[in-house]
Formats: sequence, C-alpha cells, structure tokens
Amino acid sequence: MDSPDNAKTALVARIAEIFREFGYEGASLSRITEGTGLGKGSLYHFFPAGKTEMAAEVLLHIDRWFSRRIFQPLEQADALTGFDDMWRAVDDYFLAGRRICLVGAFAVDSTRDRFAAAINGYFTRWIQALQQALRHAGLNSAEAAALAEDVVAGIQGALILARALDDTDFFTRNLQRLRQRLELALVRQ
Amino acid sequence: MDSPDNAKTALVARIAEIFREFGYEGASLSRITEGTGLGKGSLYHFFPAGKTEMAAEVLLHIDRWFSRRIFQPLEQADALTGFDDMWRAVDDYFLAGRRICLVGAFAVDSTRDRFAAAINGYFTRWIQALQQALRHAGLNSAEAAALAEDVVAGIQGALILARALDDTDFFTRNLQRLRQRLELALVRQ
DNA sequence: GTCTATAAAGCGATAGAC
DNA sequence: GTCTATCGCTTTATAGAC
Repeated sequence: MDSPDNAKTALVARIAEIFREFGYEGASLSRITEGTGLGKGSLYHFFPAGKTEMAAEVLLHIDRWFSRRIFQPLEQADALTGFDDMWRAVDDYFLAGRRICLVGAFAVDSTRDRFAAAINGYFTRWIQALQQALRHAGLNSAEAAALAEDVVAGIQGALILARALDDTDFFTRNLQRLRQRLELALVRQ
Repeated sequence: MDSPDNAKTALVARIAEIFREFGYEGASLSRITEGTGLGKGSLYHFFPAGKTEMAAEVLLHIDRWFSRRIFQPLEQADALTGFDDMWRAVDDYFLAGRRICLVGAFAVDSTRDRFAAAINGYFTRWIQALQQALRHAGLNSAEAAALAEDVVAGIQGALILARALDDTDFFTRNLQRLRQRLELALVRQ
C-alpha cells in the first residue's frame, strides 16, 4: 500500500493535477511544492531532471491508465464490451467534463515539441484501437476510420467547450450524442 | 494604411501569433519583444497594463474577426449563404489546421479565469448563431442545438488532434465530414 | 514613440545539513 | 528522504534619456 512505488505513483498523480490546472509553463516548482507538500529538494530527489521529467512521468502515468481502461479493451477483438468500457472510462476519467485532457492541453502550444512522441502515440493508439474495434463489429474500414476520428476529436472538443462555457452538462450531453452515433452505426450495419 | 489604428491592429495580430505559439504563460515579454521587433518600452506604451492587456486586446481582435466573418453572416436570418461563409472563414482562419484556436487554448488552463467572459462569449455566440441559422433553415430547435454544438466542438477537437498528430489532413477531412453532416441535415428536413 | 538601464520578484536548479 | 539556503537567470514592470 505504502511501498515506494505506490508513493511515487501517488505523487505523479498529484503533480498531474497541477499541470492540468496551470499548464506546463504555468506549473511552477513553487506551485508544485505547494500542491504536493514536498520541498524542492524532495522533488529533485524523485525527479532528478526536474520539471521535464515530472511531465514525462505524468504522460507515462496517463498512458498506462488509458491502456488498461480503454486501449486494451478496444484492442481485444472478440470483446464488444470494449465500447462500454471506453464510455465508462471516459466518464470516470474526465469527471463529467470537470477535468481536462492533459495530453490535448500539451498538444496545443510549444509544450508539444518537448513531448511530441508521447502526445502523438496517445491519440494514434486511441483512434486506431477504436477503429479496429469498429471494424470487428462489422463496419467497413472507411466508416470505422471516420467514426473513430469523430469520436476522439469530439471528446476533445467537448472537454474544451465544457471548460470554456463552465458547463459540465455540455460535456455530458455531447458525450451522450457521440455514444448514440457510435451505437447507431453498429446497429445499422 | 499606416494610420496609428492600423499599426496597432497589426501589432495585436502579431502578438496573437506569439500567444498561439507559446500559450499565455509561455509568451514572455522577451519573446514578444523578439517577435514584434519592439522594445519593452514601446510595448508598455501601447499596452500600459502589460501582458494582460495584450491578451485582452488579442481576444477582442479575434472576436471582431469572427463577428464579421462568421457570427454576423449566420445571424442574418434570411441568408442561407451563412453556412458557406462559415466554412470558408474557418478554413481561412485556421489555415487547414496549422493554426490553433487561441480562445480554446486559453480555456484549457487557469488562463481561463483571467478572460472567462471573453472566452465564454466567443463560444456562446458561435453556437447560438449557428443554432439560429439551422432553425431558420428548417431544423427543429433540438436538432439545431445538437448539431450546432457538435460542429463547434468538432472543430475544436479537430484542431487539437491535427496538432497532436502533426497532420493537417486530419483537420481538413474532419472539417469536411462536419460540413457533410450539416448539409445532410439541411436536405433531410 | 522607441530605446537602454534597472528594479523587484519569481524561475528552475543545486548544495549541503540533518 | 526532506529540508533550508542559495545560485544564476529570467520574469514583469518601471524610469528616464532621446
């Protein structure tokens, strides 16, 4: 429970929330110090390369979560339950639109250049896993590709707008419509 | 041509690109100095309140552009050409996905709190103008509201993913699909 | 209107005591 | 493993010459 590994994982999760709130540039070490309760010395003990290493580990942590809860369920060809898993995970993770997608946030400005591989890999895998699951569910390749892109982009857009409008309902109902579109496509073929 | 007003407008446009590239926190005064060719003294002459005032004027500049090219055409009830105007303006403005939406970028992190009214107003007006145009084109209120949200959120998502994947084609084809969905809805009713 | 010089604060990062 | 103190640099912002 309190193994060194778990302690560091919890620390990474805490730092992730600070990056979410302030962005990469806005998340200063003093804010991270304040938000984690750890002094700079402790932070550099865990992350010798400093802020860059913190962000890299945060992205790794996010990728592992999505792998387990979204990518792998979708990639298991035989499991039609993958879609249900994805919608549940998306709702769990983004807290009905109160939480942004940090990978998307990093993609927007020059922070992307530092973490281009992780950012590209996250979205590429999500879209490909979803597309593959849709093909296995019977859609042809073009339909599956288009719908997978629509869904992943639609989630990102809904997250931005929920925050811009300060309206979590926006996220909830847009996610609901995306889900209905996907399920309609599955029924139709 | 070189009136003081036009000179400042050109300056604001230049500063906007620097905010786009580095985000609000990442756009330091030295980067703005470098990108505009103006010293700090000159910048504070134009924007006495500093970076906050620069960003506020940038948001105003963006809002004026969208008002003229997108919101007003959509709000003119009799003009079905409003949709064409919007798609053309979106393509012009975002340079086929090479340019991000600064309003959306500001919405993501704590920068939003500084400019909440401008950010909320921009998206609210876009969605409402589009919804109103769709209703005037014959859609019922619920369909128009849903489609307007899908389109605006879809554009934001496509911009994020085009940058994340470093793939402008992603934006172009997703925008194309959004347009087809809208036109299909118009034909169907 | 633009510049240089400079102030005061905050930044990421390091050193070293404990 | 955590802390305090501190370094060197950059930040936003101001002052004042031209």
